[in-house]
Amino acid sequence: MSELGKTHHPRTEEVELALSAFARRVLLDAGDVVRMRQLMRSFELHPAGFPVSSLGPGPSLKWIVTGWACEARVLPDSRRQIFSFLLPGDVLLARPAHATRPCTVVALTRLECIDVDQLLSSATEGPRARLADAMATATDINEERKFEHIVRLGQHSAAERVVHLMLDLRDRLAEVGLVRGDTFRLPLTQEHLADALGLSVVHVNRTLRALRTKGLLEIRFGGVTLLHRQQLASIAGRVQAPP
Amino acid sequence: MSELGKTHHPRTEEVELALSAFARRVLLDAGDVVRMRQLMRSFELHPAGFPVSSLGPGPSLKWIVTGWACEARVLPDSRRQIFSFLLPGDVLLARPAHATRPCTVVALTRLECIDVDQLLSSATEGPRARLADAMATATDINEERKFEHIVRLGQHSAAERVVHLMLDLRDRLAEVGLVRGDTFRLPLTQEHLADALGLSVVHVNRTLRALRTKGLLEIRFGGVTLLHRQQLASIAGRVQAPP
DNA sequence: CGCGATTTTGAGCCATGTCAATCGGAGTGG
DNA sequence: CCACTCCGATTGACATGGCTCAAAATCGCG
Repeated sequence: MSELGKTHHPRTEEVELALSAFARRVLLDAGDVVRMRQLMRSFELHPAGFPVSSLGPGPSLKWIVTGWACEARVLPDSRRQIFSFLLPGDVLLARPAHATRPCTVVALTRLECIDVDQLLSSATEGPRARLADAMATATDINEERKFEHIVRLGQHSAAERVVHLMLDLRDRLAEVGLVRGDTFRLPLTQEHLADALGLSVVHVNRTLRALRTKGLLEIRFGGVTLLHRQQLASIAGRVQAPP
Repeated sequence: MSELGKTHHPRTEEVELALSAFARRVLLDAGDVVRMRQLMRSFELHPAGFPVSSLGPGPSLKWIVTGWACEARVLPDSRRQIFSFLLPGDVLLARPAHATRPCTVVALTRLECIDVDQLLSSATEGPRARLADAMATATDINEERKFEHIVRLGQHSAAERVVHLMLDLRDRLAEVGLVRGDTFRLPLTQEHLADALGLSVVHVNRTLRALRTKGLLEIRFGGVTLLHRQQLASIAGRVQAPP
């Protein structure tokens, strides 16, 4: 059962980052932003390592303000497949507990999020439609990422998968202002990467070492720095060399 | 551009199979069925090998009466990833041509389908709600299959992937009465299988040969027969022997 | 300082990919 | 009916990426 709280005080800076990214995406005016900031004082807090499930009988959308989560499924033989990582600014679909059908959402870090239904119902008339729209778009993007992920798993080598994922995470974090230079927090163990990318932990490690050796990225202390974005992009297969 | 036709006469038997499967799923009464049969006289015909795109500016749902399709994306280096196979009874999301963003739907055989919007608008009040519900459910199932596919690609060996897919196809075709014994049509080349399962054509071939040699299935003439469903299921699920 | 979790490394094996050639059936033109 | 061609299926030889097992090193933390 997820521990909910309305009182914990989030790190103001991160909330402000999320808010301003949100204001940009949804085109909020100054007044809207003030009201949103008010709304964001009450949020759900989910502890790291626990499933994020909906309280009601049906599924519910949550908008992530702070923290990371993932969608995953554990197979009968205890292997685990991670379907996606969910970052601040993303929307996650929390299903009722016990509904393990498609996948389970699990908090990877302490997770602060806002119930989308509540958000919409307490928003003022003006931004409500744009908010609803943004939430729908976010959900679509989640689906689209599934396609990307299938391509990664089906067509890419280990190095390509790792790099492709890192670039994806970078771009998404950059949109919410969580990238400085090309450095960002990465609260994932190599086992998480392995489970997401369909590789063994050992091979993820070797792959990272190879990239590090080539001076393409640095990973340390739960953080990454991408060193040659251009070159990394070409490894990930995103760019075709002109023929 | 897909060739549309309202005149071609589908094979009555297959249409009746689709209709009765549909009636079962949506709980149509005899009168509904008669009206549906009327509706199904006019359908869109898409030739094999061509993209199935929506005619209007937005995406549109089509209900497949006859034939196979797939969702796929071609990568810049000409590799191809197939995301899903779509069978009679399934619903496909046709996007406007030029919208290659997430994926493209391609007809693998001659494809007869009905536009869902038209279907709903011409249905009588009684079944309309149940129809809409069935279409929404079908769409959800499509999404759920993406998760299954990710698991296949991320966690399964070549043999497991092949068997898992075959069992999936069998179950889905069985629901619309297209399986006799454990034999069904399979209008896929080994290259299609390879592109879907993230394997090389050569290795798909070898994997099939191994399964054939073990007497687990037969593939010939665009058709398959599964011989030991039980045993195949245990291969696909990596059921562990008790230690 | 000791413990559990994670990262790192090495050695060796096996699955899968690549390259290249052959084979078989279906269609096509003569 | 034959020669030709094309596409897909098949096979062999060989290279290699990624896995497994096992152990060491390192880190985070009490």
